Amino acid sequence: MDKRLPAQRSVTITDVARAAQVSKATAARALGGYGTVSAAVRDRVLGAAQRLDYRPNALARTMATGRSGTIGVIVGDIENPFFGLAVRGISDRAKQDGFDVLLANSAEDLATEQAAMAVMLSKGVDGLIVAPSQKAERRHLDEVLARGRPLVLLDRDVPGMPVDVVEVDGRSAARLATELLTAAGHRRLCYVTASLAPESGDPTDVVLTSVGNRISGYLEAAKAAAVEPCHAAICFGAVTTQEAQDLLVALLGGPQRPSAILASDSKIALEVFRASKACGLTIPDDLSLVTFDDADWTSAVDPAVTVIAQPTYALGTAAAETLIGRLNDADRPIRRQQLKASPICRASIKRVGGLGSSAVLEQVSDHV
Amino acid sequence: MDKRLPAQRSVTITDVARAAQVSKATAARALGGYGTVSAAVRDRVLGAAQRLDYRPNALARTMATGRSGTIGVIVGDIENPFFGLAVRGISDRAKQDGFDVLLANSAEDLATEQAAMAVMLSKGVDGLIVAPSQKAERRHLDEVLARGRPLVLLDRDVPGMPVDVVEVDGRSAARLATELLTAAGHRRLCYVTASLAPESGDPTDVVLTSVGNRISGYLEAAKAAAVEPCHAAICFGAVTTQEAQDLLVALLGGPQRPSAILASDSKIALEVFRASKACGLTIPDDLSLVTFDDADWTSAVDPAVTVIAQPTYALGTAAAETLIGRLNDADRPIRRQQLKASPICRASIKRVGGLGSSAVLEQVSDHV
DNA sequence: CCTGGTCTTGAGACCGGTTTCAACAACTAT
DNA sequence: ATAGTTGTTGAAACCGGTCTCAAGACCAGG
Repeated sequence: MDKRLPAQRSVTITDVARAAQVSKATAARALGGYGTVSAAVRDRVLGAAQRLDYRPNALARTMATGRSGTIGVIVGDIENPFFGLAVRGISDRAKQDGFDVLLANSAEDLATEQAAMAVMLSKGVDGLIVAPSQKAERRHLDEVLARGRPLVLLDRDVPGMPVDVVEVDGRSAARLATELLTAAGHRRLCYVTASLAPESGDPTDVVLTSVGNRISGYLEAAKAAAVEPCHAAICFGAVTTQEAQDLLVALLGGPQRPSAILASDSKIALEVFRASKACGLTIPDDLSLVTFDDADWTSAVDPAVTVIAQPTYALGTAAAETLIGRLNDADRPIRRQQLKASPICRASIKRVGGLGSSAVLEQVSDHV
Repeated sequence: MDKRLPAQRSVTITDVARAAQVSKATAARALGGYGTVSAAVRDRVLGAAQRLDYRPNALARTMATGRSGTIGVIVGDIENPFFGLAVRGISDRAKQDGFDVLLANSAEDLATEQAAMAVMLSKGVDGLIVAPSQKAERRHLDEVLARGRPLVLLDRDVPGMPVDVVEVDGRSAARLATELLTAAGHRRLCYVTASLAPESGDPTDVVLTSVGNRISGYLEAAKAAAVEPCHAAICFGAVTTQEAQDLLVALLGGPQRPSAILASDSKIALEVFRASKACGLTIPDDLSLVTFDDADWTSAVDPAVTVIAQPTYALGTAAAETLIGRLNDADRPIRRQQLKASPICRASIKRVGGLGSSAVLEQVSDHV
């Protein structure tokens, strides 16, 4: 015996048609608001629908029309407030145009991302917004396009893909962040990221373009400020909380410890906070800190953290808007949007050394 | 001219059948692994499917079978790490049984919740996991049941509803938290929540049972510790960050300021941190703090915050498991699961007054 | 009164799967 | 040789909508 609840047959358009004594086609026209229906018949159909509490079956509609009114979204980590906020931006904007959102988590894993994508395609999403887990593998993304579904890349680019991209100008953002530090006199810096060290040896060649861009900006600014290359360090591999912690404790406990850290995201900044406490260091007296993302806690802690705020919510709305635009016009030219990040100076950077040029500081404040 | 990309017809089972020179029915049997198919034919069909890169259309399957392999999840705020983690628990558990997850945000708004629910039903979810935005209105929830779709309530109950519930034992949790405070000698407490003050006047009658339970536990424990009723205050309405801030500044700046605060969630605890800084108060010297939810920042800040950790991820997995169980057996008895929260003592509580009974502390440490 | 156009409506195909049912083949038991 | 299984297959209905096409009603113009 099957113990499953028999999903009772709900009211269909055929039921409504019968109740209103018209054909299925006419009922569909009246309810769908297309074609022509006489006022009398329309009222009869609408009345019957109301009376029977008719709810159209979205699946059947999708099967017939090929459009589902659903946008698929795949991000690396829903728990991450960055993506949380971006997803809300997407949802809010999508809702404006009557789209629903189907959300999946790739856990920053390629196979999971591919599987999620397959599921979404098979569920008939009209288009996809994806924050790809890495830039190298693009076959599954190409396939989305091949199936005629538009795709928008969120926060991370896949070089060479002919698709719309909505990202943050991470290079300028990192340059800005670095200048904040060098202008305060710091000459021993370290950029800390969860990304793994690229095999190619080129630090900007990490799997995420967002991180790569930031590293570019960081190195550029360090060079421009004549920071010795060996003192513009990069610390890769702070993947899990524990790994980040171990890594940071080693870094901060070591003999060559940096005087300032650039955290690639707010999760890492939090670990910097934790690690500096563990090492008996005080921020900003012993260690200066800047991070990307204006996470809620950064302004509440002591000292409040100087951050490069990313337009996260706007990133989401822009991505949704771009996708919807392309849904309505497949021929529009491809757009690569780079939103600007903005620094929020708080109290986690300390001026060190004797004479820091204030030129850069002015330049920064100009920018704000 | 329609500028929309013509979603190219993908490979259907009919194409595969034709390529393998069998009927649609046989192809379906071979691909679906049901019925009987001769080995030779099966190989031919599978080969053709492989060659054509056939992907079954989940929508069509759902239409035919009535089951979608999808679980709908509606929470109040995806951005909130609490729900973020719970959703991951749900996703992970659901994936184990081959279910996908459709996620929606109610923004703690009833109308949005109802709309999301309608969308999900019309998209054919097999069942729903919902954190209802309030306990009073249950018509839309009843309707889910009436449509034969199982429903599991997450974190929040709707009294009187005949459904499975997975929640935290908030009453004991709050009792524990309060005891931590009273045992340290605190006699002027304040519970701060985002919920609005109930119209009935009964403080436990807030719209969220989760909060109501906590308040019950708080009042119980305060009474048991002989805290004067007027000093077991409750501060409602810290809805937005700004409102929370204003409210807390008024509370902490006032003449009757409490010596200890119980924050209803980690967002509020963060505002307590911020507000105490604004008021020039030091935690824990001037103000003790306990909060629910072991948010990541609580252990990194200074002082680290004593929290009542909720089994958030487990809440998610339990909810998914419960739903899947009921999907397989509609007749199983209704279960109301109450997971236990556990205190994590850190450094945000200071012992005050002369003689705090240590009996309760022992009791607490027994519990840990 | 006949012709042509517009309005309104119903029959039926279609989307892409699943599933029932009957037909037929091969094989076993009588 | 005949009846009864069992195994394999295809035709067609079905899920619940949309949409094309043709037919009938009705009207105005010639």
